[in-house]
Amino acid sequence: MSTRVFIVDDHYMVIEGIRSLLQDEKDIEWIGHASNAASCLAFLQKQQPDVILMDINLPDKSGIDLCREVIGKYPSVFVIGLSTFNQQSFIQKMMDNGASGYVLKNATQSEIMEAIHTVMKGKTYLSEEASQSLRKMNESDIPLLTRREKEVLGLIAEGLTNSEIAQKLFISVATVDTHRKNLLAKFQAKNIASLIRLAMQNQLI
Amino acid sequence: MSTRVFIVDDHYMVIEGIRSLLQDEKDIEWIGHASNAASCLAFLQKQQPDVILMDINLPDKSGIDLCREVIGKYPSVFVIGLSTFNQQSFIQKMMDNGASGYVLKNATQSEIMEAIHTVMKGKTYLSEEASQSLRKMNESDIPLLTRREKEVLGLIAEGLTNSEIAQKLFISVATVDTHRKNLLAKFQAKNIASLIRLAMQNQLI
DNA sequence: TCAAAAATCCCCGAAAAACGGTAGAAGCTT
DNA sequence: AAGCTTCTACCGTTTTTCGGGGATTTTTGA
Repeated sequence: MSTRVFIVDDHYMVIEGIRSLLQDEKDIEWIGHASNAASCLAFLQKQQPDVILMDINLPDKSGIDLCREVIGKYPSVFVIGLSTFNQQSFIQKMMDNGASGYVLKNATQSEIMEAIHTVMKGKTYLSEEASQSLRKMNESDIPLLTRREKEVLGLIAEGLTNSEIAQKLFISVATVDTHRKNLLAKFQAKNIASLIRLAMQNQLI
Repeated sequence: MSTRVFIVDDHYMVIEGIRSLLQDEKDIEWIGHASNAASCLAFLQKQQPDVILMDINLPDKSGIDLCREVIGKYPSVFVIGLSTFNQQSFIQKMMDNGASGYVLKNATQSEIMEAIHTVMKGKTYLSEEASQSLRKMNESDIPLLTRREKEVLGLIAEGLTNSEIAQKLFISVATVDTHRKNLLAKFQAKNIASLIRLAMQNQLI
């Protein structure tokens, strides 16, 4: 029995590229594509594929959210994340939300086929680069911030000084300074510049 | 006579997608593709296409630089920029460096064909979204940074202080400070925190 | 070749951040 | 009630940044 594949990607060229790569595979049945989250969900109401290749960057909704929604509604569907970005946090979030695999857009035909076959067996497929990235990540985990720390972090990123933040939050400058120190410690950052960079790389801002 | 087309893109799926889109066009001759700047230049030494579809994000060199280089060596070649990003500065730089057109990766087959035909007539083709973006650009401009400024910005983002950067680059602390001030001014940032945020939001780090 | 742009260097003082502590109060969990 | 986390607050010292300047050399582009 052939595997029914569906694709969600907002780039026409990528859809066309995958279609072209898969069209000669006799155990793959291309059942359709969508260029945004809404039309993907509409399609799924009528029929469900075995595997969805899903871009992380969609115009109306992040692929990460769409992934959770689709798997919640149709638990038998396997989702493979698709992205040009090789960023830890994206991969991690995608997998956290139930994706079965992750491939980059520079994948070759055989990589895509391997990914589809692997997830159809119920296993997880991560492309070489993606899994390297994921491994690196666990070592330096994303810090868990408290509500207040996130708030302060956001205001720092906007360029406010300690005293401005203190005024805005109706707390003492000393308190803001403490939060700042804790943020630096949690991120193991030497100063605000690297703190902001790390926080943004981990999508915390 | 048919138009000879060459493609440079590091994503296999995109190459495959364009190939698939163009294969039925009888006035288009696909003469090859490259996945990085080096092999593109190597190819061009042997033969030159009429049109190059060129990705902005290449592994070894920015498409912007490659564009200038290619047009410098082979002035008769028309370059069409290709990108997922709809960002003003990229489009602007690409056109500044001699590109004849710019299309986004979500372009349809007819858009690509129109782009190729337009630039072959010696005219400029900008995809709808790209030209809108170019118009909007003046409002929220991305600062143009010099080589040294980019270098300093990167080191600041890594958490180095002025004196550390000075040591690393074998220049005076005062010079680093000047670069830092110029960066703040160009981004209209109040301090380093907002500078880093803005720079990262604009993909400059 | 000549002007513009970029890169280099310096001074000053005020402001802010970084370092390294300590510590009480509130709130939640067990 | 004990223990934990979070939020709050303070102090003194050192380092770094920020905001004004001004100025020279090197590189680049037209």
